Amino acid sequence: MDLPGYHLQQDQPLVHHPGNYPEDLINLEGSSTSQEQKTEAESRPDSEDSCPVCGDKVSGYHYGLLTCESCKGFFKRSVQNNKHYTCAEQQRCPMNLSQRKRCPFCRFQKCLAVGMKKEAVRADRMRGGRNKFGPLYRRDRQMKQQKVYHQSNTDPYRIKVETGQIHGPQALNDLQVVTSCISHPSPSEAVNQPHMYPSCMGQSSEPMSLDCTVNTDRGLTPPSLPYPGLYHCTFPGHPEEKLEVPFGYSPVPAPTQTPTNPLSSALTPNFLSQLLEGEQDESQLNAKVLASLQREQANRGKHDRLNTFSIMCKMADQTLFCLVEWARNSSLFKELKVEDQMVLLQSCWSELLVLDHLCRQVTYGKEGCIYLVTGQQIEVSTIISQAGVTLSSLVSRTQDLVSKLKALHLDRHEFVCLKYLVLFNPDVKSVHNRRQVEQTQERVNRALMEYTQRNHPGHCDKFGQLLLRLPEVRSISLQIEDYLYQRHLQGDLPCNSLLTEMLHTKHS
DNA sequence: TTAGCCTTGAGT
DNA sequence: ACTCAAGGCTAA
Repeated sequence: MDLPGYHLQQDQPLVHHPGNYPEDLINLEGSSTSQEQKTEAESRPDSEDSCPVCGDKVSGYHYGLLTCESCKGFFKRSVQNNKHYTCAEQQRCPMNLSQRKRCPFCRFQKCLAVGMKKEAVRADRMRGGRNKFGPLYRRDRQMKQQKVYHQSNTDPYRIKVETGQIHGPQALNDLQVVTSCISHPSPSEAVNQPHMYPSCMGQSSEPMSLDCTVNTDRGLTPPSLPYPGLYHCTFPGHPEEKLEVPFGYSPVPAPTQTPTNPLSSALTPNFLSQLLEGEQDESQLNAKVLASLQREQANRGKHDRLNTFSIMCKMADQTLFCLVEWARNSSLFKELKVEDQMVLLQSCWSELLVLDHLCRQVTYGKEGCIYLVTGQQIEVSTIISQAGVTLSSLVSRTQDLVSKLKALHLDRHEFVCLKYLVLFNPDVKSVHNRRQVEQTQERVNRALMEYTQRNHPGHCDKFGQLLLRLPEVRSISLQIEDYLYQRHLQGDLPCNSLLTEMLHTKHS
């Protein structure tokens, strides 16, 4: 079974086994049988009907958006009585049905983060009637209806995916599936759950395409990397293999790669295809990251398993590693002095991560789900209901951006151009050869403009619309850096990672 | 304090 | 007359 397909081709619901997961992120039982889970899953309201604050059943529009009755009441009381709560923890308490009462501070922050509006609470306490948000609710309803209509009419395959997979038992516990999927299966589990462990995963025979030699202590250290600071960290890989296949030079085309438009190929075909050449094949990336995480879990003791947040960090870390490799292998980037390469990467790494994530969602992500770099999916509502305030707002902002990019029909050519535009940023301080960076950026910019004009003549300003998304990418990436740095200071980030290295460089 | 249910009343 | 988001009430 090929990895990216293994999620999409399931006719049978996936069965998960209780994995190792932290109480603070996932508050779901792991001991129920698959039959019990099926019943729970079927009775569970889908993401459209769950409160964005706590995940409870939505009772209608309240103060700006669809929420449950209890969060409506809580928000009303808080605003009416001008409550000022304090958090006894780190202001990132999990927010779900069972824990929403624990921390009113975080609950109220979450209410605001998801978009509940204080101004919808009436100062005069007048009952009944309608307020100025009426049209907003109507628009929102229309949009939701259109979405349903569009999905059921244009994408029958999606229905199959949703009924067979997303709304199956997996929907009960997406994050748990992610963690348990990564946990090394016992032989009996592997036999009982063939869908969870595709034959291509977790096998040492799977060739890894990494330009690295193996460190004996559970990691890889790239031997010939030019930036000692940047590459000092280890990349988890095969413990006892020597891997010499470089990746990035001869990529296999991605399964959903857009066919080259003959119109565009007349214009800047060589340049754009040259840029596209360095793109990593998604299914290879999925397999590589998942296998690596499984190895990492397997190498750990039973009580030393990575928690969900650490797993996410590891995913980001490996993606980042691949992005750095991507840049290093790019012929345009190679033209720069090593010093300039370093400062550019140190400046834009988080933006590249965000762009990479966005492209993955636009290309593979299903409505309401986040497609991970491992090829696994998580329902957005699950994350929102279980994450703290900052993380929830980050997810929301990012999903909004995904929607905008989907509406623009961002394709791989345009995506790779955006990556180059972000990478070749002449405004980065301490760039030596600013002119060279500027010229490359202008060249990519021109290529993107010509490409969008050629391929989307009906879309009068796709080029401008794409560029207008970059400030939001930047803003999200800065928020992510801040968030990660805070968690790093609290000791939550796995150590010896490229991620922490990058965070340190920026904060030093 | 919470949260489920009730009452109200402008907009449709 | 009906709808549905406001605020109110009250048992737990």
